[in-house]
Amino acid sequence: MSDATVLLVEDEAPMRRFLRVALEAEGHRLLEAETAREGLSLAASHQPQLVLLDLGLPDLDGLELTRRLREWSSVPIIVLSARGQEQDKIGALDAGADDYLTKPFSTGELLARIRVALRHRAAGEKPEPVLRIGEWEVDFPKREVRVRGARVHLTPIEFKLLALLARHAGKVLTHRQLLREIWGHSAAAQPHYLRVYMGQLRHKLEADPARPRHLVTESGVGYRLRE
Amino acid sequence: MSDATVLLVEDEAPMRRFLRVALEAEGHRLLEAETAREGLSLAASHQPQLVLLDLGLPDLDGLELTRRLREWSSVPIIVLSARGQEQDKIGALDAGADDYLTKPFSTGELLARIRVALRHRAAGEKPEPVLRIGEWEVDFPKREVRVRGARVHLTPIEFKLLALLARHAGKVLTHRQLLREIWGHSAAAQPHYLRVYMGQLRHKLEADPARPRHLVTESGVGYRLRE
DNA sequence: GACCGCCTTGATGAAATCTTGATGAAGGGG
DNA sequence: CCCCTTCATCAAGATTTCATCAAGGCGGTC
Repeated sequence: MSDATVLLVEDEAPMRRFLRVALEAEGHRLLEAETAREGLSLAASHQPQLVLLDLGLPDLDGLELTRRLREWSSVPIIVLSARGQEQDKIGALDAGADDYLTKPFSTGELLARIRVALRHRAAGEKPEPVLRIGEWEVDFPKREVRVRGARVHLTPIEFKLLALLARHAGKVLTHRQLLREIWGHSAAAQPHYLRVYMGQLRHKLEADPARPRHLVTESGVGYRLRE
Repeated sequence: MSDATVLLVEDEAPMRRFLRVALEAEGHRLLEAETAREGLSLAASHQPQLVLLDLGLPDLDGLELTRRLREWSSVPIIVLSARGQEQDKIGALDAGADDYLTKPFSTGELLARIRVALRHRAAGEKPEPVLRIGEWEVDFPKREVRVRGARVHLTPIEFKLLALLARHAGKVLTHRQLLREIWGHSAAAQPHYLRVYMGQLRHKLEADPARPRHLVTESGVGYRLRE
């Protein structure tokens, strides 16, 4: 599912335990640090995909940790804090944090905001409303697909699948990612769905469905839209 | 300072006026839409750098607008809503929103969160981290390898092995380390696996597989990627 | 109530990938 | 110089993953 390494910088043991349970249930690996210095060194050595940072640390200020991290890393940072004043939030966000949650927060919201942060990591694609690949034309706002000028009808799932691949054109999307985006968290272990729909997409779009030029299989990994 | 075009989707005129003042004071240009459909079409035609979205719209659900937008755009979306329930937040964030503020919110916090969102966008435009070694190009985000410009197909294990060596380019990785990372703790005593896959990698990547220039054996220790 | 499009699910054969064993070369130490 | 360890290569099964076809179910519409 997520498969991310999360660095948790938090000095209070009960809070650490609580977060560990929640994060591991979501499928993340956890690194734990009790001090800012330890956190910095763990971030450097393990290159986590996300940092969860409590502001009230014994050695260094949390803001200072944020700034130091930002000097060499763009890893997403989510700040957890008991202080909810406007100035605290603005200070943390401007220091380089990506999000700020005030304790007490709900676990569900934290996990959702973590998903947002991890999503950013994968982003970086060009936002073209109309995408042209070979002889295909995908008009996303209108939800239309044309092949050599001829309109092709796609079902909702087919379009969603094509849109996902197109938005990350060139990149491999894993089965897990595709399944989660289209069918939701639950059905992340059903690659069979994908095979059926990829087959249908190829049949409708590819000139020779048996030897696809753009909707490419990456065996054991996922699928890719090749430009 | 910021100079961003912000699309504001909000049906209530007083709120629109309030936000317009705040945003223009910060230096942003503003596009305004009163309905979701209008918002969608403005987003497609003007390609704003940020979307501020009120959830309570007359025609389409705000969540639906988010999903539609996400099909073809990665523009940051900040949701403003009077509803502060956990499920509302999670739903919006998972639909593709990047942030969620509950009314009433402070102007300062909103502007700080906008700065965060715009920062993300800027960070997303940096070129892909492509590793170049001799005549090889390894694009990890795309999961693609080229030798003298020609695409080379790697199997999952081959790619993982190359990625490991590349992440520690120049350093020797022991058999034990490599085996543990790829096959897990159990099979840490099977250097034979490595020989087979190193052979395949050399065959696919090296000009003269028998005399490897980059995938070097460190006899008795492990392997190393030489730059 | 029958039709229709769409989604789900199962079965089957094909393809890609991984594992494993056999064989011989290279290199160092006694 | 011989022996032993480590390494490289090849190739045949074993296993996993993939493609395709088709039947059945579900929900909407006429």
